[in-house]
Amino acid sequence: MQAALRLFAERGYDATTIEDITDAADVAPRTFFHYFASKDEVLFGGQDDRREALIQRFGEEVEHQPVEVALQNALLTIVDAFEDDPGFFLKRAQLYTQWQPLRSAVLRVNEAMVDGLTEVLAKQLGVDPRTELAPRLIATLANGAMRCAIDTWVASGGKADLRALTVRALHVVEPAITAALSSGRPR
Amino acid sequence: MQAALRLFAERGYDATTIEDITDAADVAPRTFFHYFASKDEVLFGGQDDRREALIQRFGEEVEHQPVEVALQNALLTIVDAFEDDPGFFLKRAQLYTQWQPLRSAVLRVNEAMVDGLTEVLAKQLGVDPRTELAPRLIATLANGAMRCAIDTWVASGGKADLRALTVRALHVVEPAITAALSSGRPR
DNA sequence: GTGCAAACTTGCTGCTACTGCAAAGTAAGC
DNA sequence: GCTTACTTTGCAGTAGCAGCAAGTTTGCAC
Repeated sequence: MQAALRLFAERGYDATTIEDITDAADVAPRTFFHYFASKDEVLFGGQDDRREALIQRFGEEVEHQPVEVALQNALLTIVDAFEDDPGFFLKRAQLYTQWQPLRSAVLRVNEAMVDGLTEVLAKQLGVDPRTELAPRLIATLANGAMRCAIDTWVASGGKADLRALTVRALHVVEPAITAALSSGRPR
Repeated sequence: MQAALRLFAERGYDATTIEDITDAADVAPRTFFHYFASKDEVLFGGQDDRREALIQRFGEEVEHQPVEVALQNALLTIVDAFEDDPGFFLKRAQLYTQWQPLRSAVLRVNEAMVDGLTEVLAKQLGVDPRTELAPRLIATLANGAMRCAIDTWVASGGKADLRALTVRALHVVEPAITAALSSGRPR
């Protein structure tokens, strides 16, 4: 991941071959594909596991707390993780604004997040997520708010207060979530 | 596009080569890439032009109408287009729930839509979309609402009333848009 | 220290997506 | 009938990615 990030930044995504990356990381090209399903996922290693853990925790928390609160906690957990290594996330973000395959990867990761949240919310509300709007709508809104906050933070070059932005965005979205909750909860 | 849709449905995305498609469409393989940038975009031909036209019209309408109204009109235009050939859109949707490359293509198309809306909204609100949350947030919310409606329609096998679903979803989201508008408009 | 099993790493072979370049065909206008 | 612009095509090459099978390392029991 480090090698890929560096090389992409140095010479661009297209100009970097798998072999370049594996040479830099001192492994064989074939090994690459045991850890990353494709070239465009190299910057997102381990995401799946972390997301699953997060979703699971969200599933537990939402049983004891109002939906909005549990949701905010979950999303802030993600955002807070950015502070561990802002440089990495910033550089990655700059890369995926430039090269579409990387952008696609982010979008996929994000969608998986929404799917996870949707499932938990549906279970909690006791409705079928395929026929009812509410769960997916709530998940989409909350996740969208977070993404907007992140985008703005990235645009600021990491100078803005990501956590504050996220809280603000979620605050804006909250009335809609409330509306969805009351419309979606079966009587 | 037709050949691709049929073949993907018959034997799957991976199992269909470009050559299969071009054979079925009676053109040379090389010709394929003059019309579609990649295999995964074959089902989305012409999207770019249509989207640009829509965004432009939205830009004009939003000057004479409340944002929410113009936004709803724009999104309903998209959704209404589905009624021209529901079979095509349904089949395509089923395909992209099954194969990730196609799913990625949808996500990209969708994101381009959000970007377009964001730009127009930022201009209308007179703010910088890179430093202010509001424009992107509003675009994301409205677009998200539409997507949820579409997803639900697809899950119903096209039986549900797509337009009604979209209106409902947008209605749920409206309070958040209003909130964003009042928080985002500079004094 | 030895031996076994599981996990990790690698090489090889092959298919296919995709690109650049340049030629061939084709339709439109004069 | 000729020029011009556009579309279609062929060819040759690069690189992503998968399956298979062999080699290597690691963890653990004895």
